[in-house]
Amino acid sequence: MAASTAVSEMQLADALVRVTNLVQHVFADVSKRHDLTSQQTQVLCLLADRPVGMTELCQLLYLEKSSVTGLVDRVQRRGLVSRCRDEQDRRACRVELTADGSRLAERTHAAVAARLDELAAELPAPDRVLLAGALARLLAAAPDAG
Amino acid sequence: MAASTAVSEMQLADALVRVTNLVQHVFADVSKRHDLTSQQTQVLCLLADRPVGMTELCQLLYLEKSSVTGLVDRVQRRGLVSRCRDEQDRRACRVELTADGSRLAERTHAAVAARLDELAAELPAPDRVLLAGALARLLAAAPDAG
DNA sequence: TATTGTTATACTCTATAACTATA
DNA sequence: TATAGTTATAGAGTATAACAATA
Repeated sequence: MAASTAVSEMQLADALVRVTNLVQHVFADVSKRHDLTSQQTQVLCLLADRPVGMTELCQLLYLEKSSVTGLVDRVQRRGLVSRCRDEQDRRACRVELTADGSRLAERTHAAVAARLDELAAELPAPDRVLLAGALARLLAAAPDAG
Repeated sequence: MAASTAVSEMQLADALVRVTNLVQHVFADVSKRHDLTSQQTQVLCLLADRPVGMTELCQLLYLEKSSVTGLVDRVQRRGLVSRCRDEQDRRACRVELTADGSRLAERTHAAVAARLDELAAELPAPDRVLLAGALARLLAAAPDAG
């Protein structure tokens, strides 16, 4: 209850940072339970929608080319993604999930969502709606947020 | 505007994950501009309040002892923190900011807060109040969130 | 015996610079 | 020449296991 009072006096920026730490740890825990690193889970979840080229992957992850090469190498070595040569531009390649990778992407995404929903369930329903709405507007206002 | 519509249809869990990515990148950018890694900035900011022992630092960072030893080694090597033997329990030590470390901690914290406030400024004031309140209640509900 | 912290080791993550191959 | 991606190298971050010193 003392904690609750302290939290309620926080500035928005500090609250955002603390929520970020919370979500990061949820993400890390779920990843670990699925024998993945947070970065690997993020790659799998990014590829869940559709195959993505290395350059676009760099932009989505805010990483240098060589960092993404290594990241994709490691998940590929584990049989979770495959590289396909792009027939239109033969310099490029598309990275896509394998069946195993797709299964893991779904499971980890569901586990993260479940844990966050569990935490959010502590809030009254109207608060959840307000929170989701405000976050959505914040994301819409931020450049390059998705 | 299409992005805004898409964002507004998101689930709360997905919105939380996306805001987390946004804040992480803000944190990483600010760290880089101050020639620090995100982890080093986090250590400095944790120590801003008061000196902390290694074991407590492990709990705050959700890391193993040896990981924290290395992290503290690197910021100590840069003259940003110092280790002091605890006189009550001579196995333990307190890690505390140096004058340089304290200055950097203040600057990075201010820079992160400024950037997040700048993003939040895109929201109408009532939204900001609602968001801060809802995040505070979410943090209060989460175990070990602070 | 239990706890605090470090050391040894191995792997992942990341960036910079140099490179290959295609456009 | 410019772009897509890889390789080489180096340093930071992390975990596990074994260890030292103190409680």
